Amino acid sequence: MRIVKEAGERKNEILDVAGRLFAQKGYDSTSTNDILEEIGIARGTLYYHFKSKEDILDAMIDRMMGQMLVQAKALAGQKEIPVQRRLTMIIQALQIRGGPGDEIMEQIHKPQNALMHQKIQNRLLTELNPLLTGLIEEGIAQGICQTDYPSEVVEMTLLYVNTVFDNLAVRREEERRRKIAAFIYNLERLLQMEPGSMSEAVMPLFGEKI
Amino acid sequence: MRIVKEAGERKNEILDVAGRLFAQKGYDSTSTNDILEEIGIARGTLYYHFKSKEDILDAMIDRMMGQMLVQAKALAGQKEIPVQRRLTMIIQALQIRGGPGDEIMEQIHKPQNALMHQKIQNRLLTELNPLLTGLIEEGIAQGICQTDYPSEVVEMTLLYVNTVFDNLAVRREEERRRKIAAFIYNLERLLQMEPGSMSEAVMPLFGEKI
DNA sequence: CCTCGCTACCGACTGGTTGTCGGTTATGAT
DNA sequence: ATCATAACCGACAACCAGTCGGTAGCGAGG
Repeated sequence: MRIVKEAGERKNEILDVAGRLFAQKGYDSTSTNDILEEIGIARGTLYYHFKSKEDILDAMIDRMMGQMLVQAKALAGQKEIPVQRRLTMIIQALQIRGGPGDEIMEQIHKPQNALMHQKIQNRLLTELNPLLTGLIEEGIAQGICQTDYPSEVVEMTLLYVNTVFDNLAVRREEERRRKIAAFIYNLERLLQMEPGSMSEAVMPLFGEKI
Repeated sequence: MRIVKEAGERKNEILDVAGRLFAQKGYDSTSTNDILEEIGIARGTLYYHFKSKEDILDAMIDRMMGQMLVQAKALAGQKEIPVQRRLTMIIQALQIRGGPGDEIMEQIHKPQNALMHQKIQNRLLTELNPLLTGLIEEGIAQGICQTDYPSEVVEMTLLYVNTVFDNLAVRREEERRRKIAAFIYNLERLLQMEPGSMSEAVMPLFGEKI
């Protein structure tokens, strides 16, 4: 009757289910009952592994960020690919996930999920920033771009991509095009690049998805 | 015993108290009981005037945004003041409020208040944007700055100010200076202004407050 | 001055929530 | 075989948002 698993395995099981439910229905409107009923465990078990519902959310985001960072680091290291392209690929990897955090991105921006969105955003801004800043510095060294404040440009860009482009699916085709063109235009200005030199690398971002 | 007030008056009373409590403890951890006990009304009364707790939040933000927009419009209209300065004054008015929404800004950025923060941010981005975009266009007409996408520059700027600078109080002095310098630097690049030409107008933002 | 209707108000109640706790069972080491 | 311990259980307490049938004050019209 009673199924016992090693703690790590059960934790992951909980995070899998919780992550999917949060993604489907939002964090607020997913009850702990929803989670434990779907897994088939008792309340006590859930709270044996996690100290609160928010703790589950945090652990889920931790796991997700870990996976993201591994991907991002792998991409960033491919020195044979041009900097611009690598940068784009990393941002792309953030949005169109293939892993367990996949549908999460779709739901994140409903008002229900404000907490989750904010937590993820903070983590992106702090943990992904150094990696991207490194890329920019590489670009500066190569004479591709120039700025005195690479980290802050990254901050601004991440923020923008993560809030404005998230809602992009909702918008009219015409407005989407404008936003994308504006983004490239502004990024080129922030990085003092040749007008048009970023387009090629960024455009694949908006090819089929979004 | 039973105190009866005109509906509008009671609504405002509720919004006053709710606003203060949301600001002090955050939206999530303020219960409807907290509100109605402090006012001294019954549950039914609260739900006679508002259809849900979130409805109270929305009404509060409505009222706040209304006041903000009035202020901002007044500032934006002062054609005798240089555009840069007006722009700065408006942003300043957003952060250091004198009205009832005063302490709200202080608490907004705790994770508890993610929902409130997001709602306010959306409203800022949609409702304040046209006003600021108008200012930028005025600056363009005057030859002070130049961009093909004034609205998107405003969007980027508002977003940045509203998330990065909110946490600024928490940071080390050294980092604050850097963030501010970077902000000016980036804004000048986005608007193609003479380096240093924005400093004078922006600096008052960070004089004593924040 | 009376009464009638409507607006504002009341508070008990419901259904659902998160988190706790004392007790129980499986597992693996001895 | 026994025993400590890690994993699990489920009843329970405390709380919370929202509902509803009923009530009191107020203003208008007789």
